[in-house]
Amino acid sequence: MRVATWNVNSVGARLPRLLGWLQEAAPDVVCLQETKCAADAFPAEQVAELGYATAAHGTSRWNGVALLSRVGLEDVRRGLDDEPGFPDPEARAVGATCGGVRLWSVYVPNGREPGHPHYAYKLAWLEALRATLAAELGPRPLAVLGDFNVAPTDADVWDAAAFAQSTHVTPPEREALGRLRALGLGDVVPRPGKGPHPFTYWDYRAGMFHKDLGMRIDLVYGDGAFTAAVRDAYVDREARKGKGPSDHAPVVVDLALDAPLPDPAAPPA
DNA sequence: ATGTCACAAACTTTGTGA
Repeated sequence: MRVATWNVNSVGARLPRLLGWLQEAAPDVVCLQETKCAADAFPAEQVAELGYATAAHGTSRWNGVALLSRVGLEDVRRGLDDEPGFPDPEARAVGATCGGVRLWSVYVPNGREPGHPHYAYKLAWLEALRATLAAELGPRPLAVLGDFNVAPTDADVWDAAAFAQSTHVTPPEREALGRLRALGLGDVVPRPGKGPHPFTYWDYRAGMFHKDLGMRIDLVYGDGAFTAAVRDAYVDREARKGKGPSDHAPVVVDLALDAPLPDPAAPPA
């Protein structure tokens, strides 16, 4: 099974590229963020022509998430348990069971700057995510994928010194990711598309993509059953190129859910 | 150059958010 996550920065503006990418990459499930699209305005018919069912959660202007699946889409949930708002809850999380795997597509609040009310909202939102996922852990493999707006380590930004006094790298944000890992979730780090860094986001401005001055903020956190099934993970840097791209690249994960897990105690064949 | 986008309101430009 192939699972992907992509912040498309408006599904309306990106629809031709999204449809082309679905055909080219052929994922079984895609987690989308920043769809900027009301649920009833989502281009579900167009993706259905490619075989995907849609679970969308959104409003017209900001935020918005969706799950597209061609391997089933069951037990859909929109929003988190006790989800905080700014001031009202926003469309930042949708979960569903696809092909026997419990998946969440999330768009974590940006935070704007440390000390800003939006930063406190970001931390509260991450705690609500933790609590929601904790209650769902169980026999099914589970993963949460999306734009976390947090770089897990200094190696996940082009220049750690450039981020002094900035969000995305502060200890409280990273500790919030640590509390997700403390649930037993592992960070599925993708292969880079080019160069040494598996960056997933590059600012539109100042030729940042061309200079590979990016960040790894689009993350895949999976439980033990999910991470044990991972056979490959990569950043699709090609999707960031050319005319009219999103500022994020997709992260693609290949799973072998049906294959027997390697037995570490087995002697070499 | 705080350099690019996308969206929507109230217009052909500006505010907001990233």
